[in-house]
Amino acid sequence: MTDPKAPDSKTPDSTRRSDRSRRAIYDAALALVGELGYPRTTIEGIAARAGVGKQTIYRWWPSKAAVLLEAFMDLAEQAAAGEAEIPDTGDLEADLKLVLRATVDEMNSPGYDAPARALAAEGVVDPVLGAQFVEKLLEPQLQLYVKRLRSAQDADDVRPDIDLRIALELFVGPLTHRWLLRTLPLTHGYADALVDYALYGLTARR
Amino acid sequence: MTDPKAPDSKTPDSTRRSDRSRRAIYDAALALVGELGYPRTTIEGIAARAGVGKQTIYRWWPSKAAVLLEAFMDLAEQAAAGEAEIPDTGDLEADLKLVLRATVDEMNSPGYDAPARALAAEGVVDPVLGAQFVEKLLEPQLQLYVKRLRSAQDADDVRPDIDLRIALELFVGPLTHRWLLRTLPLTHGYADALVDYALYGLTARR
Amino acid sequence: MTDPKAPDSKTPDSTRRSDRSRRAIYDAALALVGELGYPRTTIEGIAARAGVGKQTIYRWWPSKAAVLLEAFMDLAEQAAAGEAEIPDTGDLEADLKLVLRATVDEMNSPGYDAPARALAAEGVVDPVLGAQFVEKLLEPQLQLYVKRLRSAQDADDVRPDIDLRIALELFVGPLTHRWLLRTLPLTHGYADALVDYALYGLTARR
Amino acid sequence: MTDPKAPDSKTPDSTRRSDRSRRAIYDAALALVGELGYPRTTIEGIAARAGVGKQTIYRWWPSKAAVLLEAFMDLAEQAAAGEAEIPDTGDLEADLKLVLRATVDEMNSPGYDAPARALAAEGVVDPVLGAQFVEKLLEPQLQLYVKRLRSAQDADDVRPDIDLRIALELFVGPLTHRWLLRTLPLTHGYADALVDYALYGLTARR
DNA sequence: TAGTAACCGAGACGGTACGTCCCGTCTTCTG
DNA sequence: CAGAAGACGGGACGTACCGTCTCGGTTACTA
Repeated sequence: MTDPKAPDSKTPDSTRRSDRSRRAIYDAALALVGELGYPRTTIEGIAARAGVGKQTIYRWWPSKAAVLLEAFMDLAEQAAAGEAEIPDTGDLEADLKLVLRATVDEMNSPGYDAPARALAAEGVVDPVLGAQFVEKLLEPQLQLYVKRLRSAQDADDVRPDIDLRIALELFVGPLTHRWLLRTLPLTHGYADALVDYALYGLTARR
Repeated sequence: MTDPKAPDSKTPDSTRRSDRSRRAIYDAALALVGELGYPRTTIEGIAARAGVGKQTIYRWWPSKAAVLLEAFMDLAEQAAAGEAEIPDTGDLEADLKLVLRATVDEMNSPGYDAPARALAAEGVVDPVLGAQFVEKLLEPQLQLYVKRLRSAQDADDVRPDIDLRIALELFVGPLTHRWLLRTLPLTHGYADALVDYALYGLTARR
Repeated sequence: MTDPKAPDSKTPDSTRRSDRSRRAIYDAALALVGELGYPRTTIEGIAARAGVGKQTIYRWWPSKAAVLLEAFMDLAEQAAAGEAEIPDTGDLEADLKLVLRATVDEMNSPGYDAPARALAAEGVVDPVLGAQFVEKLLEPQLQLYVKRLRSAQDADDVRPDIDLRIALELFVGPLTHRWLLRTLPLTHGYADALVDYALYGLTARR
Repeated sequence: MTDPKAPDSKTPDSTRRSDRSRRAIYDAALALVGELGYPRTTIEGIAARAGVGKQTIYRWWPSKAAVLLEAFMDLAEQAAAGEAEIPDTGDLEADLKLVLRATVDEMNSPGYDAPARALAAEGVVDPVLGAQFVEKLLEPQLQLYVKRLRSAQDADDVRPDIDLRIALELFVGPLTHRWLLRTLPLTHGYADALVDYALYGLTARR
């Protein structure tokens, strides 16, 4: 019944959006989360730091977490570029160790750690944000593992009855566990051990 | 030269603490987190629900999260009692599946999920609280796995070169991953698969 | 080198001030002081009664007393209008008795007594507020006496060597004394006696 | 009907009262009012400074103001001793100027000003305390004026129709007015002028 | 080329919760 | 049993942000 041309009175016109402000907000958000931590980062603070009115934030994002999510995605996009693949040298063990070591390094780097941790924590508690976090950031990463493992399965390096979506969690799950909960240090050795244990099993071969 | 026995002038005298208030605060905190979720639970709200002055909370706990942590520990203590063991029937696979299925059930039960999730999220972002969470709640659980795995190692069911502290994370890590990040449903089947994959490895036997 | 026009970064922009809120705060403050007395009137209470955020009060006034002072000044302004003069019929004694009796009536009226007493008491203890109270409310009143007395001096009804600023205190001082300290009742007879004694002296004429 | 020997359960046994504590409380109260001002002086602060439990204060006094009133009376008692008289040299004018100048000096001395001002302010707002203040501290002083003026009246230095209770307020009222409201400086010259004006009147003698 | 509609920086507003300070009461232990 | 000590339920403080709401000002499409 509503005139389809009439835009929803609450939807702003994104063609007129200020790109300069958007980027300034991303920068301010990431900087503040890095400096103050997520809980002490406020929307007012982001606006002030970005030299932007509060309304400009509220116009385009529903929450502080959403701002950070986008800012982080923007960051990831730039960093990603062409490397969005797990190498496939034919040696599954080596390829996995390589990528897991890289992940460990990323998790240990402050520029990544602070915002990613904040987002993950928020997603843990807020299902809507959590779903976005998974869909936009996590799942694409996980699909890379599926792809590489499928290749290994095709090459008969992984048993054919293995559910690859579960298999990848043997690598990613423990890593994330140590990262988020800080139980023990995240090292290359740990990454290697994970690959070994998961690929070859814990049991004595009989 | 300060009398080492002299307590910090700002430390309250715990021998005079009101037990009635402490319990009322635990109850109120858990109830409110269950009803409203963690972020909408406030210290003021807990105090009001518990029929307690705010200062009584601030006197004994440094933060909302700390209250919840203690409340949750108190809850766990009551629930724990004698069952704090992983069964050891000699069949490692079966024992692990049993305990992992139980863990899955726990994670799927709302009474546990809400406060545990809130605590975990808070711990992700606040290192001090995180350390307490791990030390008081998580690590004791993990040590049960170490114990059971050591028994298996002694029985030659697990290879002798395996680091058990890492091994356990092959089970617990993926479970926690799905629970916290809600990537996919947490089922008994998933728990079983985890045990199978971790024990016997992903690779084709050669 | 700082731009002298640049307002203090913490000074709010008074052109954007809400007049509706200001008046509501005046009304609430006066009403509450009347109903509960000054010490039991709280800023929180004023805000609630006025349907206003607390910050709106703190933004514009430094203290509860300052709110009441302004509210009272606003009240006085409305009440004042054209009557801000001591009559000058040529009969000093009669004119002074008239105005002093009016003052007595005012001091005995509850609507004036409660807030004025509260302000005076606060001014007694807080020099800054006291100075404002005197400057904004009291001194203008006192100057009316100076004016009337000067007219009398010109007419040779008052000795030329009399310091009029001191003279007026012979009338106003005792009145205020009885009002504030409640030593004895404030009556028209008292006002008349004050005028008689001050004008003609206590001594036996020789 | 109540056993007349049984003391009211709320009335403490004053024979067992600690004099040491009482004096310490007086000292602490006066010191704190001098240092912090009355509003920032708290019962907890007095107790801490006096090395006394809060209950010891609440047992013996109904309010902060009551403590200060007693402390001030105690102070006045010590200071008073034998000088509790207005001199009567036969020269009323000289005698009044002497005592008024002394009063001015007292009002200008910080040790007297702070607590007296605080008490007066509290009395302005709290009728019960005000009544005590007047009865215990002010009225005895005022009666000294009545006595001296009666002597003057007997000596025919003051007209016989003068109401002395009113007359004294011509001196005390303006002094108190300047002291409490800080309109203008309190000087010996002011005291002298007051005596002159009040005794001989403002009008031109005809 | 003027008009006008939207975004923009700015920040006042009604609110909620914060963490702190005291209040006056109650309880425990000491001299 | 008075007194020192201080925990308690409670209430207000003054502050920090929330999300909404004007307010000029500056673009950037429309008439």
